[in-house]
This record gives sequence, structure tokens and C-alpha cells, in this order.
Amino acid sequence: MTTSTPPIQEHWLALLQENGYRVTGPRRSVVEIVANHHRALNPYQVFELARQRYPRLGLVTVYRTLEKLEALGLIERVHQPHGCHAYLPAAVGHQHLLLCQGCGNAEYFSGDDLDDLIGRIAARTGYQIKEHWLQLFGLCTACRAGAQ
Amino acid sequence: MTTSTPPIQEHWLALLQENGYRVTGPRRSVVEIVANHHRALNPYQVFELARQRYPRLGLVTVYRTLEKLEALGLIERVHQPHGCHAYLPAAVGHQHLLLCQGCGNAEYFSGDDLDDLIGRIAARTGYQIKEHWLQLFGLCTACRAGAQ
DNA sequence: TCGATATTGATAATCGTTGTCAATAGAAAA
DNA sequence: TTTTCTATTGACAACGATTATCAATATCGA
Ligand SMILES: [Mn+2]
Ligand SMILES: [Mn+2]
Ligand SMILES: [Zn+2]
Ligand SMILES: [Zn+2]
Repeated sequence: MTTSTPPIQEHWLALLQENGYRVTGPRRSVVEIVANHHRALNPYQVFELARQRYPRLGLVTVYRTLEKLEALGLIERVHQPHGCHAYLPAAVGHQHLLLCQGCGNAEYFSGDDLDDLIGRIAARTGYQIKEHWLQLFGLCTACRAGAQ
Repeated sequence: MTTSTPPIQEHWLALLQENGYRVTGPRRSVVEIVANHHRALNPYQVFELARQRYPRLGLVTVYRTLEKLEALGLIERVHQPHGCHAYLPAAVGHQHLLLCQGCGNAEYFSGDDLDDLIGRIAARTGYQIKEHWLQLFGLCTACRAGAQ
């Protein structure tokens, strides 16, 4: 019988190993939660969920694990109107977030082309533009149906 | 002799009046700082600057005044990589921010047209898109020169 | 299996923000 | 101008979220 553990999770644990970190029970539980969720979770939410898998988990360990996952580029902080302390699996390549205002579901999209706009703003302001943040908010199909 | 007080500041104070708030010394000092700055300032930074004008100012009053200015739509919170608790005079109409990574200077720009992109993402994902956040980061002309 | 040490959870400390309250000051009325 | 009402103030305490400390424990290479 082969294990059905999602590959993202295994990849994250392997990356922790490779970087000299130990793979422990508490870390497994945190990774399992954050790697497989489609909504941004704050440290306490991660704690509540992960401790169902690893009951003696401490909140402090959640903070420390999130810190390491962020340093490894595996998760990233999501900025939202109601708070900026929730995390999601990091974008792969050049992607931006689309967030559902109803259920909090998050998806990445790619294919934005802002070169034109950026060129125009650069010319107008004299700035050399190096980065951009783009985030879309709306209602997913499920929430659209629910709210009519 | 006419006063040379910047009009934004007077507008803000008038708006406080109109909404039943009293115009006090402490509030004047906070408004003067935030209304005339081109960089996002957090509550403590506002406190340090404003108390040069009104030495007996308390930090708590800064928090309370910022809260009211935000409620009146005169200032807005700015999200940045290194923190999301700094404020700027609010955008007028549909505008987005361009921030200098060197000196922190902030400018608004308008004229972005994301309808095309948004339509494409909506079609692809099934989301009904209701809002967007866009923010550009770069170097202003002065910082570009300074950093070569 | 063993041992060095990274990691853990409990606890305390810290930081930014918000609540409490008596004293004060704004502004409308007298 | 003076009076009066009460919104506002600053000092202080309280709070919640995050970070530091430390002895006990668990990981993983030897
Ligand atoms: Mn982009
Ligand atoms: Mn726009
Ligand atoms: Zn939804
Ligand atoms: Zn600059």
C-alpha cells in the first residue's frame, strides 16, 4: 500500500531536511495544515487545526514553524482588508492572488501584463518601477450562488 | 496678512467640525503632520513629529485622531512589505499608490485599466470580481540618482 | 544504540493598541 | 464676556499578539 500523502507536503518536509532543520511531529502537523489549505490562515487558526493532528502542539511552535517556512519561501503573508497576518502557500513564479470575499478561498492567477501601464507611470513620474502588488477580490462561484 | 496654512489641513479641520468633532490643539498638530506628508507614517512616527508642535501631546490621542480621520475617509492605511500600520492622505477617486523603496515617498497615480485582465480572470475562474488592489514600488528620481 | 544538539512547550516578558477615568478645554448659549 | 455642558485629553491600566527564556525532550548522524 502506498501512502497518499499530498506531494506538496512531502516537498516541504524534504526542503526543511535539506536546509538542516529536523522533521518533527509538531512541524509535520503545521506543514500538513498550511500546505493543503486554500484559505489564508493566521497563526492561531493554524494552531487550532494542527493540534487536532498533534494534540500537545504549542502555539509558539506554530509561530516558529511559520517563520521558517516563510524564510524558505514556501509560504507567504497575505494582505487583506481585515488583517495581514495570515499565510498561504507561496506563489509559483509570477502570480497574483484572487480572494473570495465570501468564503476566503484563495487562488493564484497569472498572465497579467502591466508593462504598458508601468511604462506609462514610469514616464509620467520619473520613477524606476521595480515591483508591483496586484490582488483581486470577489465572489467564487459557490459564494455567488449562495448570496444569489 | 493672510495665513499660509495649507488648504488640505484647513479642509480636514473643517470636516472634523462639520461632523461634530471639536477642533483642538492636539488634533491640529496631528492633522498638520499627516495632511502635509508624502510618506506613510505610523502612529508613533506621527506622535514624534506632532509633539514638536504640541509638546504635551499623548500617544493615545494620536491613535484616536487617526481613527477619526480614517472614519471620515481623509486618511488610509498603507500596506507595505515591512508593515501595514502607516497612514497616508486618502486617494481621491480611483487611484493607486506608487511607493519609493529608497525614501518612502508616496504618490498616487490613476489611469490603470484592468478591465481586460479582470474579465479574463473572471472568465477563467468563475469569480465575480468586485475590487482590486494595485501598488507599484520603485525608486524616485532623487533616489535613483543617489543610488546611481 | 548512543550522544550532541536542535527543537519543544510552559512560562515570562515585551510590544503595540485599546479601555478607564478624573481633569481640562472647546464652543454654544446666556 | 462669562457660563455651562460635555467632548476631549493624558496618565495609567489592561489587553492581545508576538517574542524571549529555559529546562526537558526528540531527532538524526555517528
Ligand atoms: Mn504581475
Ligand atoms: Mn485600479
Ligand atoms: Zn467563496
Ligand atoms: Zn525616493
